Amino acid sequence: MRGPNSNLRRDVPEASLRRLPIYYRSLQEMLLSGVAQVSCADLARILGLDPTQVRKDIEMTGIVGKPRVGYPLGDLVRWIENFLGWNRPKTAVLAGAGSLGSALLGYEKFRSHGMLIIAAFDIDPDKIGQRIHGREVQPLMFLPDFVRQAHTLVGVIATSAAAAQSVTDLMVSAGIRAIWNFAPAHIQVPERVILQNEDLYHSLASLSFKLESKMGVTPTGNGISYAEDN
Amino acid sequence: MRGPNSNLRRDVPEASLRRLPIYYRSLQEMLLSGVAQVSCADLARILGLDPTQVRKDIEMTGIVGKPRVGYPLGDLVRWIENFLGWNRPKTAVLAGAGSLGSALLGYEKFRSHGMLIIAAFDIDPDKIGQRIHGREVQPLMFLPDFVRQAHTLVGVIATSAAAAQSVTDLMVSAGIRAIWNFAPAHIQVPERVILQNEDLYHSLASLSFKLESKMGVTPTGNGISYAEDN
DNA sequence: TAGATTGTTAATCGATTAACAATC
DNA sequence: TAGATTGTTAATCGATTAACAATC
Repeated sequence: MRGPNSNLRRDVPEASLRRLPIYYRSLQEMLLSGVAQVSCADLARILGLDPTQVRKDIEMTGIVGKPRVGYPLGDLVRWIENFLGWNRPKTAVLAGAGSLGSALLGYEKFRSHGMLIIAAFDIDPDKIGQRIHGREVQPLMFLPDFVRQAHTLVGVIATSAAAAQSVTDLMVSAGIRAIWNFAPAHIQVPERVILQNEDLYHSLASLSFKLESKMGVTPTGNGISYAEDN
Repeated sequence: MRGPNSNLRRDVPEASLRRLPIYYRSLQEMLLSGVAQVSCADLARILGLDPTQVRKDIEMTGIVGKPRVGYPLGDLVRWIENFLGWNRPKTAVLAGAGSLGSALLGYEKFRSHGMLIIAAFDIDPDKIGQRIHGREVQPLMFLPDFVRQAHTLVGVIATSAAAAQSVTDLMVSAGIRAIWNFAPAHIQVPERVILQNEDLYHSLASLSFKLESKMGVTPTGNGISYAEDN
């Protein structure tokens, strides 16, 4: 599992990072069906993607394959896991125990992908003290001490948009080095902190625009062609 | 609100579509504080983005500004809304009334962004009949008829990964033209159908990789070396 | 050996960034 | 007028796609 890729960790395209989980999932399914070897061409065919792109992405992990054969399936799965860090558990704290936060606390699979949400925080007195999927919601003001004691590096934000920036600041000052932001807000973080936005309105914009383009709605907005309402 | 952009709707970079909501939100906040005019430079400064990029994105909407002045704030907000189609309501159906599905049903703001989830479906007998945020969960088998009757074009998938593809197929055969997929699965849709994936594991991969790169963890996985970055 | 697939290098494509003229 | 900002064109950058040699 050692490889010459320790310094290849730079220059990994965002797009490749986002595609690797797709391969990973598909490969895991194959594992169950007892396949031993897999080629990029196989994967591309199954997923309906470009074979060259699949190969480029997989090369990022540093695994070396055999021409004519491909990669041993189990090895490939482990190389991807290892490359993404999914085999090295990281603790995380959650701020915001609303419906989305609760849903996130219930995602058991995060654990097998190296992400352990070990505590939840909120400011709402009604929520504090509640147990959600085995974790008791604590007052937000306890977050910094908790983070420092647990050496937690990841903060998950599922608060309202209004609270997102101040919660971010609180996390960052407590030593959090990566923010996974689910609040619909553009938050600012220092250079040293990684920010991953999960903003539904970004995709809603994309979806909405593409649908209208495809359905032939003009953006003039004066006349709408479909019944429902306008 | 009319413009020469009716045929400019092609060739809009995905990245621009994802940034416009950021501007939109910031502009709406400005509206509340009574600002009348805004320039791209202003927006860029507030959001910490590149001014040229902001201008390029805003030009996509087709609005024309005044040199030295910028754009009338209210107009700009409306041009963005109109460009994204957020001022033209679209009905949607949801499949999967688990914790995530329920959270989505509770997002009131979708409505003001043109997205109306008017019905929810599930196969779980325990969920069917439940009311979630004012909508009664119906048996999944009722979905096709509902979609046809309501002329619904958007399907939201919040099922398990295992069910995602078959639910997609059901939706597509009923006439759905855009799928907003929250299930962690790579689903296939016909050419004519728009697919917007909201896969948490895509961002988890990116977050995880970047955090480890920054903290100096080698991907060999044998020893973890972070003492507080390198 | 023959041939499919890897690994790598080159070409293309598209988005971002920079430069600059037009304009209020 | 002077100067900031728009609108537009050009240059740069990076990712995707194509081509091809190496290899099992």
